[in-house]
Amino acid sequence: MPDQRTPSNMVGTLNERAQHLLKVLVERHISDGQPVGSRTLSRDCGLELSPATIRNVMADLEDLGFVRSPHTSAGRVPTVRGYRVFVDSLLQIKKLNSLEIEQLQRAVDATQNTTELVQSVSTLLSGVTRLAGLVMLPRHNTQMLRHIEFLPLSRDRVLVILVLNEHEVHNRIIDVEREFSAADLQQASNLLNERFAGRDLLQIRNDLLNELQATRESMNVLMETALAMAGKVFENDEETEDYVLQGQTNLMNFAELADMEKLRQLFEAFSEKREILHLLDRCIDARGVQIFIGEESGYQALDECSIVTAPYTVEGRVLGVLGVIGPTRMAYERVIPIVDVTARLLSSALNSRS
Amino acid sequence: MPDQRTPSNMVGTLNERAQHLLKVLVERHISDGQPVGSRTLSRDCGLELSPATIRNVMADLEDLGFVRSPHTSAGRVPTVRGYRVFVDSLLQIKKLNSLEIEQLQRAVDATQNTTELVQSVSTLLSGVTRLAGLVMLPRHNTQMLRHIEFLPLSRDRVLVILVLNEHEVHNRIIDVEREFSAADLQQASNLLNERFAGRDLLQIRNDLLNELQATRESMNVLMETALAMAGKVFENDEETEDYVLQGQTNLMNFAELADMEKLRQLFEAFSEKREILHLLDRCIDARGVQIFIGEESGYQALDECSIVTAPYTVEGRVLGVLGVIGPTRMAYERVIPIVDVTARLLSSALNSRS
DNA sequence: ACTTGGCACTCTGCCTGTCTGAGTGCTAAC
DNA sequence: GTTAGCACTCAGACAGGCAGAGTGCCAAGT
Repeated sequence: MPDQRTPSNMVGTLNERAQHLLKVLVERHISDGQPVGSRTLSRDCGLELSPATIRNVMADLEDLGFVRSPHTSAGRVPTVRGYRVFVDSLLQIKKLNSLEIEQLQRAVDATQNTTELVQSVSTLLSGVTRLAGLVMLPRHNTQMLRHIEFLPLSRDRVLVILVLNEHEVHNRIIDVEREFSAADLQQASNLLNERFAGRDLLQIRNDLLNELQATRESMNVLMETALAMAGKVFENDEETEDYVLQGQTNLMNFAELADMEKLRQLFEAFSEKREILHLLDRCIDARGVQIFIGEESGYQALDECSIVTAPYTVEGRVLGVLGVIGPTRMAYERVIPIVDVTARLLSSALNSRS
Repeated sequence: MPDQRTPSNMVGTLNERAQHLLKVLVERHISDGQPVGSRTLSRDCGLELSPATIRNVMADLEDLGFVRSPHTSAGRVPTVRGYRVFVDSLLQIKKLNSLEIEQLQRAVDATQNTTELVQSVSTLLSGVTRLAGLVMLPRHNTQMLRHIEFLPLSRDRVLVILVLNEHEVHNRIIDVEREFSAADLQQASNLLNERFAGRDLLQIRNDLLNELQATRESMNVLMETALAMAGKVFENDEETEDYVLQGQTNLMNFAELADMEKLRQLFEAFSEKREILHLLDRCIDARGVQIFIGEESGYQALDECSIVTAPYTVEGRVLGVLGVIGPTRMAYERVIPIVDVTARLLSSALNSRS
């Protein structure tokens, strides 16, 4: 379980020097993908230590499960646990320079409606990180109803239009038992607007149940049909979650995903969506950046991958999650702030237009 | 250029026996992917011919460009031209048995709104053929306007709702110079419904230009603003074409696409969409099944692939194209009827609900 | 004139052995 | 606790050998 900044990862058992060496090893491995040997490390670690000494330390690190050798004589690579320690305790996050932020900002400003925005933020993430970018569509459950409107379609079908958050428009078609005149429908929508405009969908759904019972006694026919219709609108409103994924092809450049079977499983998971959505759901309650490394995600298809996510919000309410997927060996110190900033940008973009 | 059933592919230069051998060779290569040698062919061709004789014929076929050897001693594989002849003149299309058709039918019947339908037809194609399925979204230019409605959103913005073909609902937001009351908007939509409901969007767009001039003289203010608004609705209505692709991962099982770089280019073309859409556009005027083999498509990313497409229609008007993408070595005799039938099914599904 | 068997040739795939470079573990000395 | 030295191991690259599959061509058969 990714539990940030807790010492549960046993980093405490490592002395200063071992931590430093682990850090350099991970950085080195991230940057060139090769197993790191004692000589290289001795050269690059900045301390005056011979390869032999390094070897002793490495042996300890291996015993503790932070690194491992792919084979007898091949240097060490970090294990998932090694990455975990690195990410939680060792890594120094790079600040983005203002130029990069500006670039992100510009791309966000350029788009208008929400789906377009989500699309381009996803493309943005994938472009900047050279990994796969991922943005969950905003859950409209927590969005505010601005306006509701009914239009007659045919004898037994009515088109319902929901305007959410000023920009977002949703359509639904409901089946009704008897014919309604345009005037009937007009009245119904007036009633509902009066009562529900300005609240979020979740509230509305809850309130509806209460109101339906309350009015049953007052015997107001108009009111009752209006509420019944509203009931239909919101009843089968199971959050159909979805996400936009961009830049899958970036993942095809990584040696660790060169195995076609592995890659197929991964791509299948992407189009299957279910597993990925579950994973994203688990990130939605985290206050900030959340990271799953390798098998930590619990999904076989993501074994060789890491996911870095951050939730985005409107008026303090979490609407969704965005992030990137890449090989475990990714440049966390760059990716983490990018995901973080992007989530903030998307949040403020959504805020400013709601 | 794919020009079906013309003898331009020089099949005429081949005698009966050579044609038969080419046919068997292509079939054999399609089914197991290996280069076909003279001995195998002599065994499988059904004629009583020694391998030596076969070799002579194969040499001729190679001279004419229908087959080639990957290297000195490796049997022959069909060239693009060989496939072309095979597809145009040699192949016997398998009839689908009623069970398969029923299966397709059921899947189509199960879905409701258009996007869902397109989605599931694409999944269907990919599932049945084990290739990538492709369905272009219906062009709404040729769809019928059933109803138009305006709703005030804010002082200077109006939400426009277009109901097309009974089931399809589109939203658009337009900016207006001055505020309109709900009543104003109601009147405007009434006017426009009277005039335009029942026509297709392309007609409407044309008519609008004329009407705008005609009413300028009659000085009917209401009329003029209504038409002006309608103008705004339809002006920036550039057909944004799109398609739904399913089952890309199927393509990863084919040996001829095992080269990661090649595969990346292909997948990039899929998410880029532009090239694929151009290609589909070229298929839209064909009356029936259209096939591009290998480089015939003209796009480098599709070099190793073939595309089989068929247009689908509503009331005789072509709304879009669907098809499959797979390696050049695909089971044409099965794929062609599947694509053909699926297009018909989609057409009739769209017809029955419009 | 077409068909066939035979033969030499070629190429791939596979296995083997060898060698080198990189890296480790261990031990003994500092 | 640190270091140098040494024996050991392993992957990767390279060359040689061998079997299998297939071709092209030629000469003989029908």
